[in-house]
Amino acid sequence: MTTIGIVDDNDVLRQSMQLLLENSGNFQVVFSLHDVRTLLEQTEIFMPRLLLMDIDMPGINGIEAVKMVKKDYPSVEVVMFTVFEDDEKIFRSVMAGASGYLLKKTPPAKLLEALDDFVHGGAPMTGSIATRVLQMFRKQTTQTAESFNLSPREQDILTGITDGKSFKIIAAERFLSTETVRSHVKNIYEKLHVHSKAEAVAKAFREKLV
Amino acid sequence: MTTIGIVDDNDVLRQSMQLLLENSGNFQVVFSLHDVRTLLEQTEIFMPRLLLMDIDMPGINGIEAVKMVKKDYPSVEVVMFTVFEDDEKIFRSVMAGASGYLLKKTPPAKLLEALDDFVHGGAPMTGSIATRVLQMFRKQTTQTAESFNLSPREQDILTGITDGKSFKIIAAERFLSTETVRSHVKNIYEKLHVHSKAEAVAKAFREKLV
DNA sequence: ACAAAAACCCCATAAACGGGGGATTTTTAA
DNA sequence: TTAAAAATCCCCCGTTTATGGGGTTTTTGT
Repeated sequence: MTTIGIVDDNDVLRQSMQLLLENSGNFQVVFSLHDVRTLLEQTEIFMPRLLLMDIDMPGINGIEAVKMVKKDYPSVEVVMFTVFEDDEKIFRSVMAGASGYLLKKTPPAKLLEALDDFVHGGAPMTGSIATRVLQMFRKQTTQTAESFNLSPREQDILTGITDGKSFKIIAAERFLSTETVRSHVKNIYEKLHVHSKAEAVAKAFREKLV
Repeated sequence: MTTIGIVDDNDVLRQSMQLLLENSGNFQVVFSLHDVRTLLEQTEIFMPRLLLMDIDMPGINGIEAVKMVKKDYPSVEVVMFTVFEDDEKIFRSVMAGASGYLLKKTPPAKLLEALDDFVHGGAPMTGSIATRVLQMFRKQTTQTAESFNLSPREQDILTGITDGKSFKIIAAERFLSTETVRSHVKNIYEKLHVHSKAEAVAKAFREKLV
């Protein structure tokens, strides 16, 4: 009998998940939370073997929650349970210490099977997630020159931004008007799909643009 | 019906694998080789969707073989099928371009299931392999800096900043006043020796704080 | 030759940020 | 037990960004 805690702000889904797990006969749901606020206390008290964690939640998100839990209770295994299927979320979840990643769209039978897999020493994840992990894994070690087709000038200005410089400074260094820099920045933001310097810097690093 | 080629120097095992696959009704074994010598020719002729590849073989080993095949026929998916469970082999297989990794000790039913998984877009691998991949994946990006002694809250808020969130959003997510967040941010800036969000994000990434 | 892309410049407004002061309460560790 | 660190909250003020719009002049590729 594997003890398990569930954290998900979707009450309906959380409860049906609980039923599914309990009726399987292999799991005992020791707590079922709507948000992360009391997670650490509950974990302290019940010490579940496994945590089923949603990602998108009010307050602290699931990825942050994983970090918190793994820091204090490294023996508790966390499996992400989410609708998100994008590399970014998967990557960060794994980095945060998640032991598995399951999609909410997965049929119940497959979910139970995956969690049983976990109990027997495996990492629960669907085939599509495993594929992405492999791809990212490859990308990590090789190089990722994902092209956002930034022009040389834009690339140059982006570097200025990642160096923490203000538009004014960037402009002065290049003998440009700050307005020109602002125009370039607007274009950079569009190409990177971001809306602030901080986001641009983050994206630049994550995509290894700088 | 998925076409598949098998390469394995263990004749008995290779033939029983062939039987297993063909009797499942989902696979058609288009060739079955004892070694890598004629692999490229056979691949050229039959263009199997999938290759089941042993690692330890006389002559060219399985990992080298993967590289060769993927170089000339990148659309052919290769699944390693081996007794080895060590990180080194898994790592090198993935790097060579393998799409999956199955252990010979896996029960036949599970093998078929995993390969069916592959046909439906997943990466065939057992739970234990997935676990190792995750671990290696994590190791790739080993963080080595805790030297700025950010408090947990500060670390948490810094993550919010690297996610491109405004102070207002960060505060709301954590049920805090924006003023509190601003205070924390001031302290973060002091500890990191920076003076803006963009700089903080850059430093966080460069020092692998996030 | 000509269209498209890149690079350049300007204005106005609202929101967000950075830096400067404070303060109290709770937690942690010596 | 007590001092330090962390976490919480507040005000002011000037600067910087973000966003919306509007342009002109080089390059560059076909």
